[in-house]
Amino acid sequence: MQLNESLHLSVDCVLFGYDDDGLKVLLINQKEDTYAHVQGRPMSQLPGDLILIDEGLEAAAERVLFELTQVNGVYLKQFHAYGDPDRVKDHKDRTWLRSVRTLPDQRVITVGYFGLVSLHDHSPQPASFAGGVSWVDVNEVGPLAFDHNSILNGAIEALQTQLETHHISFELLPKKFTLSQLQDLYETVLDKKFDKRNFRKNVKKMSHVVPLDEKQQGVMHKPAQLFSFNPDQIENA
Amino acid sequence: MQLNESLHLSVDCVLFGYDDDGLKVLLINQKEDTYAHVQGRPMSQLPGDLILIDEGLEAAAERVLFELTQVNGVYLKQFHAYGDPDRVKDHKDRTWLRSVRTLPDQRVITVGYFGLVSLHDHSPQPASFAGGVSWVDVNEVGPLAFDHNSILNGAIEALQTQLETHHISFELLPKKFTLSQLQDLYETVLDKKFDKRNFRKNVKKMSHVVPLDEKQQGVMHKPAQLFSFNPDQIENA
DNA sequence: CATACTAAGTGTTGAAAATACACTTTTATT
DNA sequence: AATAAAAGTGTATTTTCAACACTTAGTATG
Repeated sequence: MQLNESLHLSVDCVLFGYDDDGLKVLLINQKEDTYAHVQGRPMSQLPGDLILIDEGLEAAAERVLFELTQVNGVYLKQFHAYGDPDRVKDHKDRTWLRSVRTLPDQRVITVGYFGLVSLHDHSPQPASFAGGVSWVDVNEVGPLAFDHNSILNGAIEALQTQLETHHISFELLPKKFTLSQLQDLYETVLDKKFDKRNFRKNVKKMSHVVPLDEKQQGVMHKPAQLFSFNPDQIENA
Repeated sequence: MQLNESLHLSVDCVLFGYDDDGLKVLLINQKEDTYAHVQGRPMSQLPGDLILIDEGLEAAAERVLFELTQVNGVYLKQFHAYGDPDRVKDHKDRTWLRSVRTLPDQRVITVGYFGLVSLHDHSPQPASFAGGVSWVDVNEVGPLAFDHNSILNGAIEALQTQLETHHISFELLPKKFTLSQLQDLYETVLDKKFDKRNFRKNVKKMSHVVPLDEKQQGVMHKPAQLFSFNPDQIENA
């Protein structure tokens, strides 16, 4: 009976970024000289890394994100652990692994975290030490390395249920936002349409969404009332 | 920068058993000669084990459960990974670890699974190679080893949301059951009361709960109609 | 065999929440 | 002054949720 003498554990981060243009994921392109040439083009993957020996899981996720985006204080939530013994054994992934890992054949279990950032105010321009780094629309993500497509799907589901049950929308919006933006966010993430008047009725019941004495500027139509979130009113129960 | 040269990974199982007497968890009592004598009494813990080198996470959880309960085909669901670097470093746990592990100081990350069994039809009498094994009412669980109390709490929360969103109650009930039993299950797990008539109205809408041509027997009151679950109708979406 | 005990079983009403639906307003542009 | 574009607003209907109390079928007892 062989125990886990040599397992590796990593975290993979699904960083969602939102702006008026849609919901994006941060992906890394494997470097040209390392990617699977079989495919004829570089594979993309989720940002992830092996955890350090004395590092907590969430701390590892924070570190990975900071190293990639230089952004701190991102909302982060664990959603699932992926431990299929063959999850890093696929042929397409071996080339890349051999080029970056000292022990490329090692089994790797990974814990998935999803993170949320607003691309309105600041767009975290990722440190690209790992090759290209880019924001890709969630609906236009191609095949990813390893089992990262299913990790991404898991993250999307987790985000959806989280958005419906907890007040996390402010993580994806600018500090000041319009109700149309809020509605758009819900429609994009949950992939369904809402009635404008009913949506606004519901928002009025949310004590943590507060109107500001300020209106939208520079738009060539009726300027919208701006709102913000009152942090005191956000119970993350 | 030190990587995870020597991490251990385990699964811990929170096996819930239900009967008319309440909701129970399967706990293991550490053997007399290994427990923390400081406390003056043996500690209990959740059944868990290091995963094997080529074993999937869910397979590991199944194996642990089978070894302990001889029960196969248990409903199992992953709910959270616990990776605090100090989660097995507490003084009270060291004595026990030193007595059972070859590398007692190793950091252990664990993935939590919860499982469901009905204690009505059969009561899985656990193989007790690990010392005493017992079903403990969830409301009467004392201090457990490691961070197992928080793992247990995590499992209870996961079970609650799962019961509200998915049709899993049949995992905890006998094949034939009364509506009172079903209601009791919901009340026990969710820890709140339901109105009998409203509850039955809702059940009538569930197409997977079907009445049988059979009544309760040997009770000294009006015998209840028996129901069962129609597996075809259970969408685990 | 009548009575008592016990849990099963059953409907209605009012309140609240969810849905469907269309026109007016404010600003910038030409 | 006219137009374009999205903001903003109310009501009626349907559906869901919540509260509430008596009758029924069987077993046990005298």
